[in-house]
Amino acid sequence: MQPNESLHLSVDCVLFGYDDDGLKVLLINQKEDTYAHAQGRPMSQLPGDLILIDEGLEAAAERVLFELTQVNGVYLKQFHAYGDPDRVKDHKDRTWLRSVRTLPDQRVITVGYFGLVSLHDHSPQPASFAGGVSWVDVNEVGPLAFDHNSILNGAIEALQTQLETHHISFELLPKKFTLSQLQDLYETVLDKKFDKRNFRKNVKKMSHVVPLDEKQQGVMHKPAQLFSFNPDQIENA
Amino acid sequence: MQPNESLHLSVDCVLFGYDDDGLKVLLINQKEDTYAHAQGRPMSQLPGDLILIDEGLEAAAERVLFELTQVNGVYLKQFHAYGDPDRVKDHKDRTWLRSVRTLPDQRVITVGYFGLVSLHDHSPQPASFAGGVSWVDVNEVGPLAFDHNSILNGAIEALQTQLETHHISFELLPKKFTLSQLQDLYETVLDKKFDKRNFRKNVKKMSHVVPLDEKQQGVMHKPAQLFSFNPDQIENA
DNA sequence: TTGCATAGTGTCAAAAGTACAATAAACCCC
DNA sequence: GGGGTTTATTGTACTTTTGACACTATGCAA
Repeated sequence: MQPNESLHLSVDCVLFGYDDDGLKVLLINQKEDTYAHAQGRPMSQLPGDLILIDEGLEAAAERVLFELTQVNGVYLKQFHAYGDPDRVKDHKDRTWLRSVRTLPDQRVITVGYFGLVSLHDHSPQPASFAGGVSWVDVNEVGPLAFDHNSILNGAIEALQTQLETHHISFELLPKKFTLSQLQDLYETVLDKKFDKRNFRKNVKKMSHVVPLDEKQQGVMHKPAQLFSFNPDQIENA
Repeated sequence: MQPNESLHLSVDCVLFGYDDDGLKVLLINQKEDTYAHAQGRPMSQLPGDLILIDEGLEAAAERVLFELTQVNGVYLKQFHAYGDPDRVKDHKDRTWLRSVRTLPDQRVITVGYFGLVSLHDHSPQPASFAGGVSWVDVNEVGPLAFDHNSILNGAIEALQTQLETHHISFELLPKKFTLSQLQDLYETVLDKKFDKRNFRKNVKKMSHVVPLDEKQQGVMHKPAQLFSFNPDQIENA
């Protein structure tokens, strides 16, 4: 027997979007005339696609995201490969696959990437997306197709680890931000509270967070000082 | 164009072996009549294989290692997928591939796993392996085939991270070990020195390292107390 | 001017980390 | 059996980091 004579490889992207409203994931709603029902409701799934024959893995992930959001240059990080032989063999998933693939029964191994975008500035708004695509709060994601719920969980854990070990918060914030926004980001992503004074003490030690000569405007309370990230000073620790 | 109509998927295994002599990797020497020369010398490579059509990724890694070492149940962890379209297209690598594959020119994506075995007890000795397989000190690995040097580097980093964040040292030590052996392990893998007294202070806080009623024997100096790991107490932190 | 909402700030105690050196036990050799 | 060699074992003082905790400041709106 020839090994893996009919085996497909895809990338799946967990695109995290953040704004003052929380952490969201970009999900695709399977079309009405093609979806299978899970408890009578249409299922969503992560954006993903089979990789092209001469395409790198990260390039494939970039392509998938660009096609959906028209945005380039998003932070992307591979976090895990999923290769359970039965991961696309569930009845509800095959029904959907039959409607979109020429070879719906073939095994698919997928490589998971997570991406980060800020939804603050006038970045990718759902409106500019292809239809059937939406931002869903990470805490309100229902059952997804295939093994996409585990992939999402893997992505969340990878994001948390990455936030604690690398300086990536600027990928999720507007160019100018307040320390409260920064703290909210950490609290949302890591799902725990920080003491305000201790948090600010730590931020002052980060040389890549620099205060601007500018304050928040249009708020009906004491305006906060604005900060920005100095990309030159982001150590790779 | 059909996407990835002829694309192969493999696993590559970085099997780390440890004993008082240092940290080693299991390498395969390409056979004399098939290898390509790099600067006139035969190349080595990581053990790996195409995955079978109904085989999970980790199962494939287990199979590869079992075929080489006859050992089952080794600790295995996936760390990265490598999918550069040109990763097997180097001239020296194609020469070798032509001698062992029916379709040598096809693109291969590979998923990297690292594994851990102790070489202390009478575990997998090179002698019990298939010919052409050997343990090489991680600091003395020369140029490998394909992108296997980067895969090895990725594995080393993943191992270091894992050792600092999870309790995996027992996978690399004999069942009964001294605190000096434990410290040597940390120093070897993390490539830095620890203070003996401080190191032991920390170990005493680890509830899964338990002292035995037994001492080292056959050494010509003060015998050290032996310890073992209590698997029940290994927290997943 | 008062009320409301959020910004901003310091101190103390506990815990963790770091630097550092003398004694103890077993073996070998003479 | 005594001296030499080798590694094991142990504690203390100092520094740094972490964690808990509450009040004043500023801008806007009513």
